[in-house]
Amino acid sequence: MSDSHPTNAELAILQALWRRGPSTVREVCDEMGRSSGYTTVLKILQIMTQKGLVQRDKSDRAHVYQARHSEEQIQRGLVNDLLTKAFRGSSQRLVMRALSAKPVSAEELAAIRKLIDEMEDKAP
Amino acid sequence: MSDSHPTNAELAILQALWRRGPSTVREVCDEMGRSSGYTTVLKILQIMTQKGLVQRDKSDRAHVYQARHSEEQIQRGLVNDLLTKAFRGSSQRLVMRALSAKPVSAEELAAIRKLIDEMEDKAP
DNA sequence: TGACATCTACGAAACTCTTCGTATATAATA
DNA sequence: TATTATATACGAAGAGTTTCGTAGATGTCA
Repeated sequence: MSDSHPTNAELAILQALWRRGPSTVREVCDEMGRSSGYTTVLKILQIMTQKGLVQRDKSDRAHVYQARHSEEQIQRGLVNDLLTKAFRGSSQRLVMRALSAKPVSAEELAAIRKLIDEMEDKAP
Repeated sequence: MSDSHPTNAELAILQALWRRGPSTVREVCDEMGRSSGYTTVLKILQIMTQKGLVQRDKSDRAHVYQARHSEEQIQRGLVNDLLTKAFRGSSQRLVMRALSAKPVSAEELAAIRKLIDEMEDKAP
């Protein structure tokens, strides 16, 4: 099945790829600030290629890797997973936990409120 | 460290315990609808006892297990984890993904709005 | 009491994830 | 060209998770 989610190490690498765009192993390594050794990152990128999480360009000697899914897509998948696993599918509770888990600035609250306004307009 | 999160199987068992309250292995099994075998549930409950996720009462022959943390506590931990791992700590984005991941009813939206109102009142 | 059901305990197998050592190929340089 | 640096590929170790078979203890009932 392809509905599996990236592991922690894979997610950390994806973050680097999303920030940098297409990158070599070394570039990913640097971006990650030496949190894992070079061969470890290489190995995981190879696994991710096999899983279809990244795309590999072997033209140059240093292969260039690229995320195959957007950050938004992956985030949606992770949220959905957490939703069914721990929140009985209730988005409302997840949102409430997210808002109470960490202080949220007034600007952020306003942005969320605006999103809710739009959703209420669309589905009255 | 004790800031580790329950695994999937552990979370499924916790859900059963939260719904039923203190329960025996068999009761947890039934509640879970035969998704895992009896000895599997027993084994994981033993591991969870060792980890401190559940409390065990050995008075009766069939030991009685009880969750040691509330559903809310665990949810908060999971949300925080997801927040740092996949959302760069931005609650706003997590909320937005949660709201767009699954259709949310008007009642739920209203409840969330109310929560935002309260938070804005408290931190102006 | 004897047969049977049910419980805990234990351990091993199968699997995934993460890490790293090492071998090998290729480019750059003195 | 010979040396050095850097790349990929491969495999295996170690940890954690999940599963289940089996052994042994304890309760129930004809």
